Amino acid sequence: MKRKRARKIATECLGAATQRAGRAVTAHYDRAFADLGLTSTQFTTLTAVRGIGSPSVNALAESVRTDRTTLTRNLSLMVRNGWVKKATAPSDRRVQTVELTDAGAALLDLALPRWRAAQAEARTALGKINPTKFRDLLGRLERLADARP
Amino acid sequence: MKRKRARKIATECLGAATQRAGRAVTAHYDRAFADLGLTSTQFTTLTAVRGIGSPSVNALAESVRTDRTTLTRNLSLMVRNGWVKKATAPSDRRVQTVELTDAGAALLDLALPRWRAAQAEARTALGKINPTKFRDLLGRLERLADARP
DNA sequence: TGTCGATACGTGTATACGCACGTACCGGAA
DNA sequence: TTCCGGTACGTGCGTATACACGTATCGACA
Repeated sequence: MKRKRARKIATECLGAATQRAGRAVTAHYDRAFADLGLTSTQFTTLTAVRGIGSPSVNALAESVRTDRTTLTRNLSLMVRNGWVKKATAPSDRRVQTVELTDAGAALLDLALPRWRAAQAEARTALGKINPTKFRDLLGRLERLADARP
Repeated sequence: MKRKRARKIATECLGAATQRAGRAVTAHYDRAFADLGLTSTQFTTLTAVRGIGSPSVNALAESVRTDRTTLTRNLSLMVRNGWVKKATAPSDRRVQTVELTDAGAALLDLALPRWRAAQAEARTALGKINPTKFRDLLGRLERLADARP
């Protein structure tokens, strides 16, 4: 029966399940940062900028594993908000370095406790599985995009 | 040291990890359907429509667990492509029922083998963990969005 | 029968995402 | 020095996502 099979696919599809979880988790972290005017994507980007320290756009994109052009647009909002600034690298004028502003660093410090709380809730929701193990599973799926035509 | 901690957050954050995996998995399934002019989201929606059978917009949105307004816009593309059509329910003129067209059903049949192949690859990527168990973990995260203010 | 809260849906606006394409710049070879 | 392939980045376009708000309709109650 076709209908039965279709319903089975809906619950079985690893892609759909991962996306649904992704949307829910995004909303969860977004709520944690909402009153700071910060999104989870922006938080991730800020931590990457601070972690690397004035990366190029390409290096930052690779770090957060998004398309370079997506990052460009996300950064433009963050520049507009005064959290980061771009500068042309003196050694190679093709390169734009991304730097955290004081306001960005302050915001990140405000956001960190919220992140810890949201992260703790997510860990609790996962139950007794080791979070590291779970991230390993996600990492396996992530590599589906790598070695492909 | 702040930089060290920031780098730790980037790898540790369950939200970021889930989103990265979601993007990669989406790309994986999208590739499988690409030459049909179909996206993974649209495939999921089509299977839900067939599984339920002429659902209302609200029922369909709940089934695929996206915001109702998001579904409205996604459906408009699928209506434009001739895969589904909307009709006002006779019993309640507020309700729009979503119906699969013949073209939509035919497309879905073409897409099914591609889905099975992509699904098999995803399962392989996961390694030896039980896919049902993995989906259960994703479901736990999904419920983070539920019982909240 | 008219009113009014509740329900079902669409639209305006904004972020997030990525492919295709174009531009500026770099460095080595002719 | 000029040319040319490669590199770093931005923009145009289209899809996906969701909140705030508005509109049409329904059903129950005065």
